Amino acid sequence: MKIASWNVNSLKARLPHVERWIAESGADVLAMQEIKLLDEAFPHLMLEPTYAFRAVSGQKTYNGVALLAKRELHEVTFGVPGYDDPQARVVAGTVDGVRIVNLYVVNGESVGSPKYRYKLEWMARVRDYLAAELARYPEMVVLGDFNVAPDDRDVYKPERWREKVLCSTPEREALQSWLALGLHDSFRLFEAGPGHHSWWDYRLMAYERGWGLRIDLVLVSDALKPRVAAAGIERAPRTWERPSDHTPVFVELAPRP
DNA sequence: ATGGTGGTGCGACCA
Repeated sequence: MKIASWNVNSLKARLPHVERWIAESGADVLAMQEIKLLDEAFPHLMLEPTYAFRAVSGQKTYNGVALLAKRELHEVTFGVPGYDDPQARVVAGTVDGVRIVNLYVVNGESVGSPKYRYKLEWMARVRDYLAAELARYPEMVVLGDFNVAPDDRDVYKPERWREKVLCSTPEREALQSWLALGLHDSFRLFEAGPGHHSWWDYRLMAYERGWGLRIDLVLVSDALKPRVAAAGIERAPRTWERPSDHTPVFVELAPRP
């Protein structure tokens, strides 16, 4: 089962890319972030031929997440129970017995800003949510746009990003508190080196210059780790015309033994 | 270099 995540930066603007990529990628599950449209504007007819099962948490102009699957999505939930967050950032469902939690983590704007404080509060709430989900569903994938580069290997020029938003110590510690629940960064099960990125700023020709960060992650739980057959970043869509600033990332799970 | 580009939607916002 191939499970992918992609911050599409507007599903309306990116629909041609999404259709092209799902045909090429063969993903069984696709988690999207920043769809930036209301539920009623979701292009079900365009995506239904590939993904018969869809869970959408839309929002006008900003945020919005969706979970698409070829096989049945069970136990779909939206948001974090008990956390009244007006922003559409969380959708979860179960496919073939694997819990899949799709997150669009708060960006945070800049260290110390009100949005940064919201980010840290949000990440603390989501830690508790993930702990509760893991207790119910030991086989779990947590994926999405994390808006945190886990460590300096994930940053093209760590000095330039030192203690800046996406790389600051409190954000990294919040992410580590998630990993401490028994989650693993699937990409790092296969690749230990630097120079692997999933997001490049639109400005200053950052992609062409290799100025990227790895902030889109696929975490797998302890119980699922033995089934991880591959993990990676699919860079091609970032080279297409009028791309998202993020490119898809994925994990492949071997069949249950 | 405190800029730069892109999406939404038509003026600021958010990233």
